[in-house]
Amino acid sequence: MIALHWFRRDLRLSDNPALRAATETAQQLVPVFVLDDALLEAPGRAPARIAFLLDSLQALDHELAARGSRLLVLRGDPRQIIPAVCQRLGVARVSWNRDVSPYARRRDAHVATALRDAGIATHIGHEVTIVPPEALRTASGGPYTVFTPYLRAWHTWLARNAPAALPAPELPPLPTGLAADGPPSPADLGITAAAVPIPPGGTAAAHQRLAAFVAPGGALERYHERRDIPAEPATSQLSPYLRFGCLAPAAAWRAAQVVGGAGADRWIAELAWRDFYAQSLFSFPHVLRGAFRPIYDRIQWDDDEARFAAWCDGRTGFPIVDAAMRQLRAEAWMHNRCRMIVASFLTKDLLIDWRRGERWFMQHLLDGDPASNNGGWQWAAGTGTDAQPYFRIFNPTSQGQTFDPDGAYVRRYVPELRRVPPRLIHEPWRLSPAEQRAIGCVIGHDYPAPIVEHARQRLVALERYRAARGGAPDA
DNA sequence: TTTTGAGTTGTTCGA
DNA sequence: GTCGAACAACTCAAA
Repeated sequence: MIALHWFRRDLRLSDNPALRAATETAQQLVPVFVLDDALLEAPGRAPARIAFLLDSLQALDHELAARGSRLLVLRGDPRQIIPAVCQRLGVARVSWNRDVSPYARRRDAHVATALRDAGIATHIGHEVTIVPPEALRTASGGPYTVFTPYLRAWHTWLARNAPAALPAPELPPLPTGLAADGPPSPADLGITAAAVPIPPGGTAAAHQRLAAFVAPGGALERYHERRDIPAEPATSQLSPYLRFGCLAPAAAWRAAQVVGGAGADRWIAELAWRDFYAQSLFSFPHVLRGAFRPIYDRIQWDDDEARFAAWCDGRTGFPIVDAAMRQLRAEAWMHNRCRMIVASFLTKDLLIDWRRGERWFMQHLLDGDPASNNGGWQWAAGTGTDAQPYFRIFNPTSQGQTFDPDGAYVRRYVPELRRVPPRLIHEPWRLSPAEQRAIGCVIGHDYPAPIVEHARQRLVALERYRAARGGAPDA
């Protein structure tokens, strides 16, 4: 019997029950990845993320080769390719781990139907999240839309269903005569060598990072205290690995669980946020098109192009915002605290539709994931599940002063501000003209003046949100 | 069915 | 500088 495992967001051999199921009772196994043209050419694609994916495929191919197999990398539309490959090779059973995005679900339903019509069995796992997306229901039977009760239910479910570690299975060989060349390079796909240095893909790099993170003296210990300070290496840096499944989220959960303590508890809650947003997208697919609460689709945005360009380029005149946007361009990654700050700034200070920021993030983030990215943007815009009260608007100056008190983060990414003294690093426009000249940072010349007045924009934003809800304007 | 308690990450104002 | 209240009344989850 020939089995086929379709790798997508589970680029690993261990902690992969669907892969293990594929290997059982099969004499031959075809490990496949399909480079989907629709995703490679999507408007929300990020060259750095594709390069990371290709590197992870390369690593997976090496792991398979070490076990006498190879990864068959195909290109095109999976809806045609998967059934066609199965027919050609005489595959009897296909396995994969399901995904939650509307695109993935339509694609998979199409493939499943085609396989069933061809008399081919399927085995579908759910290893993209820790807790499956429909496993937790409120007392009234619906999906959770508030995080805290979701988290309680999540912990309860895991206490009864803790996923055990699963080593890599013995791999049956490829069907005789099947040649696999391994994955293409970025250049093969027409992606110019990334200007951005990206971390190595694959499971070995993922497990190295995880081990360093949870080790005694590692960042997990003080994660709860330092995770919000963007200048510090206080986070796990595992998000791209979780994005493509080089690391099983359940394995991350187990590793932190073993350590315990306040840092581990906090980080585990972040893993639960990842599941929460996956189940939100699964249950409410309309959030990719508009607000979770449709009433907020009525917000009147300014969508000023010059302001949007200034935000993208990191020249808004607000140091913490500009540092963060430049970090995104330089590293294809941004600290979580800063993601909230720039999202609040785009929506509440620049009054630009959150979907434009959401897309910009997807075009640049190594870890860009539709569910988490959308959830984060809707949270910041105040339009989502678990919406923060709309009147919570981040003040970019006080956020900078609180979380980057000496300006180390700002100085790292905004070199023109390096000589600004700490007391004014987050409001350099308050330097006297003489001070500006003395340090070679003249506002409006060497560094932009603030493109908006925060206090004023805050009031405008409050009014726009009030109007969307149908409330009466202030007298 | 009704009621009650609570909601990741905030800001501003005035004492 | 620190602290608590107000923001403005909303929605969800569970008893």
